[in-house]
Amino acid sequence: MSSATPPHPTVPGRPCSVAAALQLVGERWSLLAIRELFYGNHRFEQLTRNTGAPRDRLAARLRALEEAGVVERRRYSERPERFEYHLTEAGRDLAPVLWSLVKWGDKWAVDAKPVAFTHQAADHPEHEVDSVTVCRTCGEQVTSKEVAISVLAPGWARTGPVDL
Amino acid sequence: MSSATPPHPTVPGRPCSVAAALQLVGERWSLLAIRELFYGNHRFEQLTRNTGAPRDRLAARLRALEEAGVVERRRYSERPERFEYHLTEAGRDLAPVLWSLVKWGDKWAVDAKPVAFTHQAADHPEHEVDSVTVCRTCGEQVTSKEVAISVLAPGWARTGPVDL
DNA sequence: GCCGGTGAGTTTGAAAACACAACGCTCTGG
DNA sequence: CCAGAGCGTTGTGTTTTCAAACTCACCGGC
Repeated sequence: MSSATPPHPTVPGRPCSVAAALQLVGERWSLLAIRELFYGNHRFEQLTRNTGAPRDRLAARLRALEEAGVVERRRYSERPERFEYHLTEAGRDLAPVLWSLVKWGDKWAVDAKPVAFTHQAADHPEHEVDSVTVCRTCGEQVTSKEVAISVLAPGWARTGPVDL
Repeated sequence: MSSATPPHPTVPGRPCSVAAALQLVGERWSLLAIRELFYGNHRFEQLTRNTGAPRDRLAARLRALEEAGVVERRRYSERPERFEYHLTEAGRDLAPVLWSLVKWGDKWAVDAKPVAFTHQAADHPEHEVDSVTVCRTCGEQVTSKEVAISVLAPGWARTGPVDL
């Protein structure tokens, strides 16, 4: 993977990709900054205005995200030094996380949908994006009842730590 | 929509379902507690052990999640009063968020996958779940290039606030 | 040359959130 | 009667977070 990828920090509790992911992008303001980058807003000023984050917090988050390899800083002015922020491949891979949060938020966290997304591709008619998470293999939405969990990390089971 | 749903708090910055969703489930430990509930661990002791959260933080989060209508408390013992925590419909609807975080974390935040999920349904052979977020209408994975954003909230455009 | 304005942060001091350990309370098993 | 499990709560410091002010460097008029 990219050369920027740092050693992964250990997480408290159960070894888990969710915990590891949240360690990198789960702090307050991080995902909102990433949202703005997806929207095509790359300047610090826009990020503060549109997320509402305090400037110092945003600066700290952007540095952490850069270190995590999620965001890339590009200089667009030499003097004074000015940077824009862009998503790396890892950052762009967060799209499904945002899609699912939008979907959930639309249903459970807001009264009226504040933003809509239109899918416009050459080969089919325009339509609103209605995102859904499915299993690629069988093409179906997966309900938790049909899923068996295999804990691969040693010392842990579904219910918690096991004595070795 | 459940009767428990409280009035939605306003978010800083752009009106946005992502921000609204994170307001409810974005605090530290919340999603990890929800993960454990998906795993079928419902007791306070398990939640602390498996998430690594401090007991007081976990207690605070569970109360906030209950208030947000994501988690439900069930008494399983009268004396002493003891509760288990279960997901509501809103909570179960967070599955796609967790799937996408697992997927991203597996790829970008851990060295080796700590947990695997096997899909076992009556009508087809067992296989590992490989989650992917698609558009329900056209069935395709949606890349941000093909998506147009329509900001419905008054006073806001894609690039930020507009003067009225 | 001076004046206000913009962009990108950094600094500051008070307020909130956090972590950790210890405690209390109630039952259960020996 | 004592030990222990289970579930939080409380008390005590330590970190984060916040909002506002400040810095630094340029730009564009006039």
